[in-house]
Amino acid sequence: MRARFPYSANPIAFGDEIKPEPSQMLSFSRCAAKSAGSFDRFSVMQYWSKTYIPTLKESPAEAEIESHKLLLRAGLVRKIGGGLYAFLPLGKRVLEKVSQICREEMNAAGAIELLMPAVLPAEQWKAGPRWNVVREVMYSVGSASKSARPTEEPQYVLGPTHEEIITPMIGSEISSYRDMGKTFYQIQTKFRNEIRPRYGLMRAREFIMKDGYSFDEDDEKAEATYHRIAGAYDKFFARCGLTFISVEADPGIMGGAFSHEYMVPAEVGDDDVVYCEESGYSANVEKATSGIVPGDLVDAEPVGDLEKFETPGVKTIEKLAKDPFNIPANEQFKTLLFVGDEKLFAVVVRGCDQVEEAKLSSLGYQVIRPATVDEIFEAMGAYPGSLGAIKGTIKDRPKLDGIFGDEAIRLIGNGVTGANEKAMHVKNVNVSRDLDLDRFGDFRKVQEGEPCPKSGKPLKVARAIEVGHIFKLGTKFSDSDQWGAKFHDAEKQTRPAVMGCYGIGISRTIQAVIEQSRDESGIKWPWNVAPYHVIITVLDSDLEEAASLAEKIGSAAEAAGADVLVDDRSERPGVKFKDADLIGIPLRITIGGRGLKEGIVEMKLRDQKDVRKIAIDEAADIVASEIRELASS
RNA sequence: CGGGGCGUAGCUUAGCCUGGUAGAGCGCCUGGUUUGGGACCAGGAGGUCGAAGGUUCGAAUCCUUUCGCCCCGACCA
Repeated sequence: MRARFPYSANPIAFGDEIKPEPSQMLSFSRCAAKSAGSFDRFSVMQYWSKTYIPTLKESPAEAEIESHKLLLRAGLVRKIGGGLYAFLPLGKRVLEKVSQICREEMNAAGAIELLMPAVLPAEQWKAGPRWNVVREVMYSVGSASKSARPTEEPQYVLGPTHEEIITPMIGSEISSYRDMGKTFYQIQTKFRNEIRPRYGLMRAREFIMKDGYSFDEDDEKAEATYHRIAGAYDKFFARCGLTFISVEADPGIMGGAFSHEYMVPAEVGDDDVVYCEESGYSANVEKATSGIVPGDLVDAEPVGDLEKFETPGVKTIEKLAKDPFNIPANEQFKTLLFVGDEKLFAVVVRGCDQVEEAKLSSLGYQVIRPATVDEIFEAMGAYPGSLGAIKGTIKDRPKLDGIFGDEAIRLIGNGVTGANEKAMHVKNVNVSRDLDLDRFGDFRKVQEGEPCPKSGKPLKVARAIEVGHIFKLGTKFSDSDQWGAKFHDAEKQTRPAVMGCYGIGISRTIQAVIEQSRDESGIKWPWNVAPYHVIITVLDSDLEEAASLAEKIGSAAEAAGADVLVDDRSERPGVKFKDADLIGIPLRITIGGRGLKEGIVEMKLRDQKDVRKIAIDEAADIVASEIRELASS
């Protein structure tokens, strides 16, 4: 006769008694009893035929990178629109697991969970310090009230993050130093109108984020909090099975004293990280420095008078480096113009260097963009390709808010730059004598192979996915009379709270795990975030013996702390094996008629090739002990 | 926002240049044969060819507009 699984889609034969499923009842009560304070179980045994795991043999054309393809093929997510995804049951389970690990580590670090709305009053953002910067990534929401006119400024926005919300809220709650030293966090959907959503969950318009905010009395305590949260992050990403590094980062529009990013090395990452294995130095390329400019560098003496020469048709560093001029790029000055908060300014770097735009924020401008060709001509009297920062040659020097030289141009000493005249360049340009610089700074992008600022050994560069970012904010948000977060200290003084903020891209972390943990056949979930730990593949699903054995082993696996999926479909073996590999369940138990005759079932790790045959009598025990081992390793 | 590409069945796509009743594989449904790594046979359902307008006797195909999606770039002078 046909076997019937507790949850299988097989029809219940006429006359079958319908009663509560004993396994479910048992599991439920056991789960409830066990779950207090510990997270090692997720739910009761699930049957493939009863849940929904729509695997795909081919990947949809929209997916470009492997992790994105696998998200779709393994039936974890489906696309709803550009940068918008639905989590299907299997994906939701991973999401919950990652979220739960995050909760546990945040809680262990003393943080406390709350939940703020996703729809936020625009007023509150306008009052904050970065409305102009952030508004372009924010989605506006119209008011429901009839008087609202859609043409006006947005009344509500969808939260891209919550500093502007939590700071005044906590500020109005907290007034004593006795209430300081709190870290709040939430796990919530965030909305950012990304210029270009990309790669599935990697850069989406709507995504799940854990964001945390700390309020401390002083710098010292704030830094202690920062380090405590950093420790929680280390544990979190390690528990997710990720290989990651934390790097010094550019705080960007968040501002603040310093920040660290948590990076997962991957070819498809958005960021470049610079690191040195010798010294342990690591930084985002936006922030990284190198040791190419010696500390004791003495400014060069002039080698001769300025001398103009004709360079017809030469508009690039490369052309000037070739015949007939043969001026190496590292002896040329490159002059670039930007607009910062509507004011023009210039940056001079070596011809062989690139400006790292993120570093320009140290100049104090909030919004920076490259200048247009017209803006450049108005100020310089010349077009790109002929620009130079030599004193007296700039058409409208007052138009420039400043000219800033990268430190590395001091290595040139005397070099070549544009004459601010068409087809003319100037040589014997001495840095201190001739260039019209307001000051020096670090504006260049570090390149692979340059000496590490700590060890002097060659730096390495790797692509990486940013999965977390922590900031020591200082008082940027709290020190505001209208809506800051201030408190009375023990000396009755009013002081702003010293804040930190801490983000983890939960949904992005999921994709980073897939990107890092996969092979040709599919995903290889690390144990802690696997949607199910064990898949029991029942090959001959109409054998009563196979069905009951699956239930027995499954129950033992659950008792050992595993989440169990039973593949009870009446598919051919090949289909089931391929699907099990694709969805990446760490431990597979195979029960088939052939094995039953021999008196064995098979146990296989997703990660390994070999198959272990185990006697049916011992199967439940052996599977249980294997699970305990996997869970603890 | 600029550039490029693509929209044909749930998925992958052919057909478009050269206009003439819309095809295949996978998936799905029915029946049968199968059954340890994405089976086979037979039958079947499923498409207003992204949308709108135009040219034409006739448009998936040509023209215009528009929407959506994907990729590259967003600055190196």
